[in-house]
Amino acid sequence: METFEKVIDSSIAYLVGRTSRSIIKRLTKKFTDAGFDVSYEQWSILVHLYRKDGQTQQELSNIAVKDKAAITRLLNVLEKKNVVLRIPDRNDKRSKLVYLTNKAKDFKEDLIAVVEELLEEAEQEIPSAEIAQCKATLNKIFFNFDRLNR
Amino acid sequence: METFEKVIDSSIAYLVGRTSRSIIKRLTKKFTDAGFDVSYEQWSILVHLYRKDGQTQQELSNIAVKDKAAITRLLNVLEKKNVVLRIPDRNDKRSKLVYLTNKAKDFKEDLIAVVEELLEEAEQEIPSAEIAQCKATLNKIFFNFDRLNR
DNA sequence: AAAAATTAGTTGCATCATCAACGATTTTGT
DNA sequence: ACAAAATCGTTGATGATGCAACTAATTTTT
Repeated sequence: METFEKVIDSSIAYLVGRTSRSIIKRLTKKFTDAGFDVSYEQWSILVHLYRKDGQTQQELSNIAVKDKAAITRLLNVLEKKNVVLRIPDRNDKRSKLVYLTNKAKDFKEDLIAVVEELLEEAEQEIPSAEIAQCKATLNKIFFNFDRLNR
Repeated sequence: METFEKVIDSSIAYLVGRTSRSIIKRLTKKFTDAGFDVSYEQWSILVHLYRKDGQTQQELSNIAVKDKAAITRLLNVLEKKNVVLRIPDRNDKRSKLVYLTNKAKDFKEDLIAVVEELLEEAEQEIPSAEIAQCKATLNKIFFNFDRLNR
């Protein structure tokens, strides 16, 4: 295979990157069209809170695979929008627990519906076994780097 | 499957996103360690110029799947570093043709070597047929969104 | 129990992304 | 041929990222 094909077009890094950007672009558009003032990044925090309310910022940082500084700033935005609140942890004064507001809970179902729609769009015309295989491989790649990225 | 598993952990969007971030993080580190003052984003432009020198910014925008404003700014940086130059197109005064400098050509091989190393790291312990399958699926997903993102 | 190391969150700095608006040029439609 | 539409690149506004340095609090060592 010619060098550039190897490093670009058919490189796993290139394909993962551009697929990721196209997903973000599409989700951004879907949220906007549906009238939600929520960015992809904000969603990536919210979803973890929908699953489990009252996590620390550190926990959110780990699970969302983002820098804790990024979490601080995303939460500033979400707090300003009255979507979350930060409550100091009584047991560990260094920590803050992040909770969803009622406002956030109100649009939970609708937000999730949009994301489910997105996933259907992603998987159009692709057999579900193939999607499952792809997910498994992506996981392996992630853990290959996760190991090296320490 | 429980809702949150569907929309998070095992969602193709989540997996693609976090794999993409881990790749960028790793490549950034490898470039730094190897002593290159080149970011992942700058590389994502450079590689297309290595393949074909003298493209317009619009062409770079399409092929790199980035906004043209982003291209303008990345090129500003690369130009300041004496890695590329912009030459007005004589046939179309709206366009500029982007060329690599000798400096850029000098470290071409070494830069590519680092990326090839990264690709090997990504594919560790994964049969090449599996990687090939994953790439094919990612392409399908990308084109599903590419069609919708217009 | 005191000193040292670690942890949680914030902030400054530098980089990058998208969108929309704009000026200059080129292409298209009539 | 000329007005209208499209295209190319730049800029301003706004939002997000990672790293490193810092403060305050907690845990570990000795």
